Amino acid sequence: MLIDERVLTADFQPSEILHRHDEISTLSRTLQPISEGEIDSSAGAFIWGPTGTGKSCTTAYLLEQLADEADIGSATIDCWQQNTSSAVYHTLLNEIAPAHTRTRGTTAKSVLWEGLDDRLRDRAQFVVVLDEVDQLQDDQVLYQCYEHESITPILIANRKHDFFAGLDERVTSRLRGYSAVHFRNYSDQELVSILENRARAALRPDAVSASALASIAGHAHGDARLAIAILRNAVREAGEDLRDEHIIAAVEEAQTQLRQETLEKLSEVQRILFHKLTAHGEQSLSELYDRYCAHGTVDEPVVKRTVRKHLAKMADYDLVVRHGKKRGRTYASALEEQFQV
DNA sequence: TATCCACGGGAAATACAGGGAG
DNA sequence: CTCCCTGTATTTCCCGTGGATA
Repeated sequence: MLIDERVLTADFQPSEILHRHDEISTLSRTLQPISEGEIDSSAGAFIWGPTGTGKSCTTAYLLEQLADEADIGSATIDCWQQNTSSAVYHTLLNEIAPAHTRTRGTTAKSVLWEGLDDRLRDRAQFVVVLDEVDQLQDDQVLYQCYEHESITPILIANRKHDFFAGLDERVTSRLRGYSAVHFRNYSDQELVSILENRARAALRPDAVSASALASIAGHAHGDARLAIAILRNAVREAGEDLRDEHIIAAVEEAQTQLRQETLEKLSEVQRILFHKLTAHGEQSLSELYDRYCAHGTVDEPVVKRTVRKHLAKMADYDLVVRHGKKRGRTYASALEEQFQV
């Protein structure tokens, strides 16, 4: 019953965006001036909302439209991977001038920025999307982007408050001028229609019943990425006749897949720590540290302070939850809680 | 109250990567 | 190719702070 599996993957870009009408019109209004060639150095957008609510997808859709009607260039950078200013500069340079090669000396941030500045000076406008911007380790690149009159920044984060808390006053005051767009979770009804759309493109007609889609939507808790992953797994599992048990199995599988994706981004030490937290549940730092040191593949354990730094970072990534402060603090895996619903 | 010890900021040290010279 | 230089990223070290416990 499967015709085109590609449609059921995370990086498939649908030709229309459902249930984001208000968000799209707000963002279009923000981008309107630059598409008409105006220079508005205060223009920019801040987008926030949980995973699977269409933030990246909608942004990509808008940029495509913009490129069509006004020949405006853009670059989208995943700050989870490029989480330092210089990494962002390098990626940007590569986007703007694909021939860019690293030469001696250009690793310095200031020189990188000058290079970018040169390339942008003659262009009309350029949109820079910083996805997962809350993962950036320093905010230098934020300054530079909004100071630059040719750059219109679009910042995407999961939570508004946490992101703003990490910035200093100079940045936040500038961001207040941006249009802030909140992407909320989809309702079950909305998820169903999104799934219908994908199913129509990916599957034989009537391959999946309306009640099956409703059931999948119910398991996805407003997360379209999860919903689509469940549908993909269920269809693959089922062969010709999709029944409830296939959906149940697909939910498990989809959750595991998404978790696996997250874990692959972790370093060796972080993976071991995470493993000890899932295997032994909530525990104190000293318990966790002892287990980490005793782990088979660890012959030269890192120092306790380093473990604490890793745990802090993993808490930022929502992989670890910390209860309590100071001495009584305990650590636990966040994904278990999240997925055990 | 005294002691213990985890927290987290920050400086110093170390590990790592890319490019150029030979 | 190897070695060296430069700048970045990560780890270790140091330490002031303060909550928990006896």
